[in-house]
Amino acid sequence: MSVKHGLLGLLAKQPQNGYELKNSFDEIAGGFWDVNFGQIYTTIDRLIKDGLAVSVSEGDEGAERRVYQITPKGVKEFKDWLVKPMVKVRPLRDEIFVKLAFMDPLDKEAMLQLLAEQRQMYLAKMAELTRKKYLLSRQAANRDILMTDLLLDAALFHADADIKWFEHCEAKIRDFSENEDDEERD
Amino acid sequence: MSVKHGLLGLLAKQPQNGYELKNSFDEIAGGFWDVNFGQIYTTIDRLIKDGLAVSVSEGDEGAERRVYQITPKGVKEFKDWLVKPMVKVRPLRDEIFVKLAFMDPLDKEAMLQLLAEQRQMYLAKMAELTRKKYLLSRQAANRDILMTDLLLDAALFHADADIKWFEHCEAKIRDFSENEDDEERD
DNA sequence: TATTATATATATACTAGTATATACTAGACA
DNA sequence: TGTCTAGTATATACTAGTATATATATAATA
Repeated sequence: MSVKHGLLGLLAKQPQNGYELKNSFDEIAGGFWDVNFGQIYTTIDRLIKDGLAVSVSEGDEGAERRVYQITPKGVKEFKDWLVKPMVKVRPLRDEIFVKLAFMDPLDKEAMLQLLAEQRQMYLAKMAELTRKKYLLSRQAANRDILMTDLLLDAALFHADADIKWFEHCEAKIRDFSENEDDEERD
Repeated sequence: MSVKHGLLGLLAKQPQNGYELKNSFDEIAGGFWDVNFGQIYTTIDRLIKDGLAVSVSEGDEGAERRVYQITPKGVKEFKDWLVKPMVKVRPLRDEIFVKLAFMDPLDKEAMLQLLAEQRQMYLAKMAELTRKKYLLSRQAANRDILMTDLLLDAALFHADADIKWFEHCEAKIRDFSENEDDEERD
């Protein structure tokens, strides 16, 4: 989504290699927005192609590594992006929607079981996030921690919304199957 | 995410061309999960490559179109997928996280303004979803409508969680800036 | 009938994200 | 000293999703 600008922002602070960029990103995102190494390198390649960053080789051949630096054009791009208003809401896409949509020829019990499993998974996720939040609360307050804490809250708010939705679905599906037992027999 | 299996599910009902697949998908997703035509065709290409679907040409040359059919292998793949448990929670990624994370050297007012704008956008989204839900409620109940209604609810639950999070962020940022006016002057 | 708008239908080039392979380095410890 | 494990670092092939261009068919309307 904006890994590109995240990397630009990190490079604006200091030149880094791909591995360091991955770790820096993870640190900010609190470990729950997984950027994958492959994505780091392909994104950097695009930054370089677009003249927003340059790479400098370092070390002997054989064991060489590349350090990336932001260019003036990259700094401008980043600053412009920071103040540019966002126009899209985050799309909501989940495998479970497609599964539920196609499951109806199958029995209701399968749907309810799917929802229950999913609910369990999200409950576990919430527990994990809560634990992370607790660990964070034991550190001294500063801006980086405030941000990570807010990101954890975002994940918690959403996990909670998901769980409520799963319960809501279970109730609606039960309701619906009580009222339509005759018309749906194919 | 699972456009692939969505298309397989649609083809399992009846052979269709790319354009029809796009419309069928939109109908199920209630218009808020946008699949783009490009994605339909690239996904179908992969289905064909993997032997899950085949294409049959139809019409005269010049004005020919392709109709896609699911193969027995495709049917098996779809059925297996339907009952396969899901192991991942939906990742939560949003540009606004990255913006907020990098904004802190800038003034608080910019952050608050960003959050307020975002909140307005999501409120508008909720209004739109509510209207869709209302229109849907005037149609006769059946399973397809139940499903679309549930998908709209999912979008509403999430938009609500987002808005609450924006407000939560605004409050925390205000709080924080009151308590740290001396240490943060770079 | 000609013009315009809209729906139908496909394609291509791109960005974003996932999965996995590879190779080297540094420390653990038998 | 050898080897085993974890960490460091990069690369590649793939799936997923976005943006946009193109062309034809059909309906609307001047």
